[in-house]
Amino acid sequence: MTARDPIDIWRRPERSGVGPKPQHSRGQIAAAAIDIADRDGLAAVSVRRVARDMGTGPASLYRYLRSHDELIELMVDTVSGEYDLGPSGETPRDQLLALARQGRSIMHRHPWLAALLLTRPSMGPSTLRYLESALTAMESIDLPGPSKLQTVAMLTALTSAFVQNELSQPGNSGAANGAASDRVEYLSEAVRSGNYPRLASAFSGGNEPETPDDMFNGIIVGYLAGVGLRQLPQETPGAGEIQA
Amino acid sequence: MTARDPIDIWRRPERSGVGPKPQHSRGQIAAAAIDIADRDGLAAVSVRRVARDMGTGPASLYRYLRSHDELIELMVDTVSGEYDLGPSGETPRDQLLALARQGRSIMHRHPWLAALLLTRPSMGPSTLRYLESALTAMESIDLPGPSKLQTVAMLTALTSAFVQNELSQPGNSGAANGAASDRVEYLSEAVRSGNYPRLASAFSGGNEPETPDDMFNGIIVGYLAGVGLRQLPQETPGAGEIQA
DNA sequence: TATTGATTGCGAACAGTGTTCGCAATCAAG
DNA sequence: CTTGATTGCGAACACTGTTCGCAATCAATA
Repeated sequence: MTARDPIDIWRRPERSGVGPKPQHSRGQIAAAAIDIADRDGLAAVSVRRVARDMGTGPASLYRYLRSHDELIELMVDTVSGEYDLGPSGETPRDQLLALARQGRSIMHRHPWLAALLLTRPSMGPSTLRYLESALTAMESIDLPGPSKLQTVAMLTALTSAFVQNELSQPGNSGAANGAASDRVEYLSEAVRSGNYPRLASAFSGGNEPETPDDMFNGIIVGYLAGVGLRQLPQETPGAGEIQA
Repeated sequence: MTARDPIDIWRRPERSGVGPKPQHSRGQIAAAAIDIADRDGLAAVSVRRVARDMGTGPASLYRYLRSHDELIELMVDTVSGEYDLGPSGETPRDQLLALARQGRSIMHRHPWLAALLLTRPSMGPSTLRYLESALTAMESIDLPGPSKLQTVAMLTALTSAFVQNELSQPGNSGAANGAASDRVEYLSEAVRSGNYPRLASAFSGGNEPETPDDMFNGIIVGYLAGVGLRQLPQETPGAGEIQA
């Protein structure tokens, strides 16, 4: 479809000294796009719509961006700047957990974020700062560098996937739902058919369901424990207790 | 953009007895679409392209599908049928690990799959069979039903995210790469800038890198351990050893 | 056997998309 | 004050998903 998708936007200076003063800016464009996405869903973020909301024409935006893809990249990195970095706990585990919780709440604020984080690499300055912060939290951990990077990647993936699940649940009217009710309809048909007995019991088996917050904590803590991160830093893996 | 996205395709019969015999079928359409996606990337799967490859017009496909979204749904469920279900190990852990490994290899075969599984609910018959199979593997585990479901969901999310990472790595020429080289370029600039010291050391720190297969195993096993699944079924969490 | 009525095939058209082109307007440097 | 790079942006191109309308088909009914 589109020619190429360099995403080298972060290597280009926003402004280059000469010529007329720009009337817009990347930040302004990102803000407009984010506003649209928050309100009407990611699919509503077209070049034309963003331009219209800014009171200009579509072609103008291409002085600031090379492609629609870069617009999305800009959006992702901008909201990634909403992390409040800085120490937030004693142990590495607590710090990473706090980071993940912040991530979840950002993704709740911007329901389109989770899907994007899961499907594209995303390497803007804010993302790098976030990464650096997570690595700082793990500084005392004895793990090879690449493994730490993988751990962080999987942590944000887990967080995004969890939020994605939350958002597709019925009850969330967000920008593009209504499919949820269709799914439960088909699901209960399938369950009633008797072809999926364990599925059926898995659905009915739940009494006193955990709160989403508790489920999230449990998942993240469980994962971190699996990687070898217990309550105390440097502890030998396999000796601690799992505490959800 | 599009009107509504019911995805109630699985509740509609493919054929309804009366009228002229259809010249195509959902399966045929799915196969054509999958072929295109495997070859030229998911973005190349347009209604027109699928129709052309099948030797017909775009409007014809709408006798079998209600929307482009349903076409994607069909693709996902079709390749989800590539799982070889059935017992594949002794312990629940081993069975789930085997399932995850199969998933990874399917996603390697169809590089567009991972992103779709991460971003959409996807509830076709093949997906349900897969779910049922995973739940069967966990039958001996003492966990409430909803938690088991969450565990499976996170397992496939982790798998998909891992594969997604693999695919976006440089060296993968797949349908839509080339962005990879731009990213490493910007990344090494950032590292050289000195603003991200731990990031820098995390990248350089690696000697004797693990093979991707080992990393994958480690991640999945780690996660399952975190949920309470060690080598032996029913074992008390927190007492076993982590074995990558 | 003839007729009915639902279903299929599909060309044409509509509204919307990302993107490029070309030209006028602007501004800093020489 | 001229030069040359840069910005603003209307117009157009090649796409996209989707709908409409009508001819062709076939099973069940009269």
